[in-house]
Amino acid sequence: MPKMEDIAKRAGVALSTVSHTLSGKRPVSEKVRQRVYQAIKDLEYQPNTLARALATKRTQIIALLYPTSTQQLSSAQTDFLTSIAKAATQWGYALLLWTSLNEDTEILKMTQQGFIDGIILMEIALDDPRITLLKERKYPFAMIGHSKENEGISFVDLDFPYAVHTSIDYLVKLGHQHIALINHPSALFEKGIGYVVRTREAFYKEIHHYGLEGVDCFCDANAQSGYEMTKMLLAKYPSITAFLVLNEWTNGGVLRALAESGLKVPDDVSLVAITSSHLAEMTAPTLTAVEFPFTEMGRLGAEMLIRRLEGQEEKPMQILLQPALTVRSSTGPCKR
Amino acid sequence: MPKMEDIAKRAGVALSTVSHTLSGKRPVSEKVRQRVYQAIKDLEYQPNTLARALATKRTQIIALLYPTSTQQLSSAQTDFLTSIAKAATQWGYALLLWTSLNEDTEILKMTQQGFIDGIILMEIALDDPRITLLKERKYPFAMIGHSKENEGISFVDLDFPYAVHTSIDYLVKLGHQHIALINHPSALFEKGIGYVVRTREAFYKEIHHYGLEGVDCFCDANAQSGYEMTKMLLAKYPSITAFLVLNEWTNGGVLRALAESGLKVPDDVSLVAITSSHLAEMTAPTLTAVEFPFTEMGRLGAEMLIRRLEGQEEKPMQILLQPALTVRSSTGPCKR
DNA sequence: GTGAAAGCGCTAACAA
DNA sequence: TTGTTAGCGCTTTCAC
Repeated sequence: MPKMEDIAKRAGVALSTVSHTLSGKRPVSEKVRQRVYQAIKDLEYQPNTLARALATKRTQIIALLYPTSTQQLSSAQTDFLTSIAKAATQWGYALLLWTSLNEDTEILKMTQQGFIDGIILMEIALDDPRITLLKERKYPFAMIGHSKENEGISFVDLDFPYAVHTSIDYLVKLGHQHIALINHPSALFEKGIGYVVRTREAFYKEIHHYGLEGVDCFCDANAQSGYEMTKMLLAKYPSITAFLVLNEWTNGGVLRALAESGLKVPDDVSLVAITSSHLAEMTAPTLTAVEFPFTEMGRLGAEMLIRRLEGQEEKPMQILLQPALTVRSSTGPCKR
Repeated sequence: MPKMEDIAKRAGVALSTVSHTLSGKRPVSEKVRQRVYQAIKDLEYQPNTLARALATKRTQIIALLYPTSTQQLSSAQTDFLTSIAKAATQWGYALLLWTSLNEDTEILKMTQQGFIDGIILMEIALDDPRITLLKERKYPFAMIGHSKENEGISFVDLDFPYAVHTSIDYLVKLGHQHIALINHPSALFEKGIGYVVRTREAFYKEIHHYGLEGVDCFCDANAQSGYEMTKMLLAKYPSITAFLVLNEWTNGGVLRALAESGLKVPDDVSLVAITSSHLAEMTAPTLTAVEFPFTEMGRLGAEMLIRRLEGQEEKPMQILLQPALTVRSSTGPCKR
């Protein structure tokens, strides 16, 4: 494989001239430029990114710290992935996927090995040790999600409390008085993952605000758990007339449990989900849902980080997106 | 950030000794080893992967060439991603996600930039130009999927013809005589993506073999398209009693169209899907499905490549997985 | 068992 | 506008 030296020889110039022709970091005469590019073409030269990275200390690679806690990747996280990767590519960066069991320690290695210019964090806990670690080392990062204390950190997140508010408000207007929240697995709650905790808090806040009755439960990310939890809830609280489902992988199970219990959706029970439109339209009935712009979030997360890396952005950006409620066929007036 | 030289000084040894202590590539006395490790600890030294990579020409990074053709990543591809990333991590490799619009040319750059040890290809076409390119350069790669000509290439794939056979066979035994195949978008068929073409061929082969009637259609990856295609099929071929759905994002739409047409599943119409269990259990009724071990495939793909890179594997491995049919609630005897 | 020194392929400061 | 050269931080050959 040809190297810069080969180009220099063939073009009859110095090594550094080739380098500068390529980078444009200093003026090069038209003649020389031509000869250099000709040589590059002739030899099918490709600069060695590795060597460049060693010299510049920039790899043009960003990493996504990828949650392993979640057994099943939700469709949301998939959309993040795709859009982050695309945004990165557009900015000339590549995306490294990093899965690690004990992220807290591994994250340090990662930052020090010189391979990664910056990090995108997901599944942020209210007290996230990774944030402290990264801040201490002054390592560039951005978050999808946010913690309790976000001073000086760029993040984009969904405004879960707002989503809950919108949903409950809508259900209340339909006349519902007894609402159940189906949340993510308890493990995530115990880890203090932001959206799990915030959604739960917001739920009870709304319940109290409207003077309603409310229950919540945690639920594993599969249809079976959704089914079981719903059956359990219905047995224990027969007066429930509406469900708010945060954990999208349970949707199917919840609907099945309702059907088996002889409850028609939306005639007897209403259901609002927080999910992607794809999943909302997969079920029958289709689900009234708060639809978060996952794609936009991923893109924003990536761009925040990259802007920062490129020195374009000094002050941190903090964005909370407030998605609208899309009414489909799973909600209706409370008839009980 | 400390470098090897600092360790050497602190431990009172030569630079090369530190290197060899770390790599174990030549004997080091116990005393020296101790001193070196102590110094490493004291200084919190982390070897610079970049520098090592430049010297060894190995980065311990593999890349996944990530399909951009597909608008929506299917849950299958998500599972691939997760399991590939995990397997890579376990073997000490990191996974780079590579999205590119014109893969054919970009792929070359990638291989020559020295950043990537090997590539995993997905969404393989029967005549895939990337294969030729990679082979010419003798660049290490493995495939999830397979093309027409796979001589000397490692791959893991689902045995789609087998899956189709199993499904049709089952439907035939239930008495179904008129079956429709809902395939992926036509764009993928035109690109000659293996599973799209093979599934279609296998479908008609089985249809003829059993002397049935069959129709197929292509369908975009969303519920709405599934809905429309199903309506169209029902209008045109009222005698259809069973559907085989390859494109999993359409499931919901297909079911909705059936329900709206007054057809009960499985009493009036049966449905077999090729999908993950998560999606199969999301709908009501739950779907009888051929369930591919996506996770296993991803892992196998990664391991094939890494084994090759580590020099453990000389001859290519070629694996076709034959998944079983899981019967759920969407299939029943044909009553018409 | 250990050390010295020559790369790996590029960037960028310094000189001209 | 161009050339020379000293790094970037590690691996590895060669000599002791």
